Amino acid sequence: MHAPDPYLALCPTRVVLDRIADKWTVLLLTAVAERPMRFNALRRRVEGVSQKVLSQTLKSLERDGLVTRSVFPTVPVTVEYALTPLGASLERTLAPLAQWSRENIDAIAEAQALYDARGP
Amino acid sequence: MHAPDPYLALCPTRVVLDRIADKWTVLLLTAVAERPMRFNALRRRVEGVSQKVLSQTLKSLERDGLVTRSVFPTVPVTVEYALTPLGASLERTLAPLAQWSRENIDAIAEAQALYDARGP
DNA sequence: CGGCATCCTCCCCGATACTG
DNA sequence: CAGTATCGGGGAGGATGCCG
Repeated sequence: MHAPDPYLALCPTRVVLDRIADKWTVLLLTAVAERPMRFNALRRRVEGVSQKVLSQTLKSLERDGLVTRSVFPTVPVTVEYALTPLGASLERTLAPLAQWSRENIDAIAEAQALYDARGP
Repeated sequence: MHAPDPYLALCPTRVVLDRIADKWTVLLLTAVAERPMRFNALRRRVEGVSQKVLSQTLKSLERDGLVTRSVFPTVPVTVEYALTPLGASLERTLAPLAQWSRENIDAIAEAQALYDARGP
C-alpha cells in the first residue's frame, strides 16, 4: 500500500469533493454557520435555490453529519437546521475561500476580458 | 450600499463558487500545482476525467487566469499547463480542504452509516 | 500528442401541484 | 411551515471518430 493519492477516484479528497463540489452545498454550509436557521429562512437567505433542491441538499448534509435537523412540535411544525461540530470545522476550512473570492474577483474578470479580447 | 452579501447571486463568493464548484476544477488545480504538466499527463494523473471535459475545464481555468497554456513547436506538438500566481494563490487557500478530507472522511462515513441504519 | 466535432445519454434541477 | 410527488427540459459529460 501507498499513501492515498488525491487523484485516484476513491481517495478521501475525491470523495469529499464529489460531495460538496456542487452549486449549493458550500453556500448552505456557510449560511447555516451564521446562525441556526429554519427551512424557509434558508430559502430566503440563499437567493435562487429552489425548495426541492434545498430539501435535497439539506438531507445530504444531514446524512453526512454536517448539519442537524431539529423538529419542534409547534403548530405548524418548526424545523431548525444547525451545524454539527464536524460541519463547523468544515465551514472553517472553507471560509478562506470567501475571503479569496472578494480579493481576486477583479483579477479573474480582468483575465477573462483579456482572454475574450484575443481570440474569436 | 452595504457589504457584498455571499448569498445574493452576483456577489464575488457566488461567482467564484459557481466557477470552481464542479467535478474537476479543484482537482485539476491541485494536480497542476504539483508541477507543470502536459495534457495527457494530466489525463493519466486525474483518474476518470474524459478528454473532452479535461479540455473544457483547462480552457476555463486558462480563461480565468488560473493556469497558463504553453505550446512548444516540437513534432508532435507539446503543450504544457502550469499555474499562474493567481492560480497558485487559489490552490493554497483550497489546500486545507484536502487535509480536512483525510482527517474527517471516517467521521462522514460513520455519520452516513448511522443515518442509513435509522430510516427506511 | 493534443486536441475538436458529433452524437447520445443520463440526471440535475426548475416548475407545479399537493399534503400533514 | 416544511416538506413530498411528479413531470419535463436542458446541459453536463461519456464514447467515438477524425485531424494538424
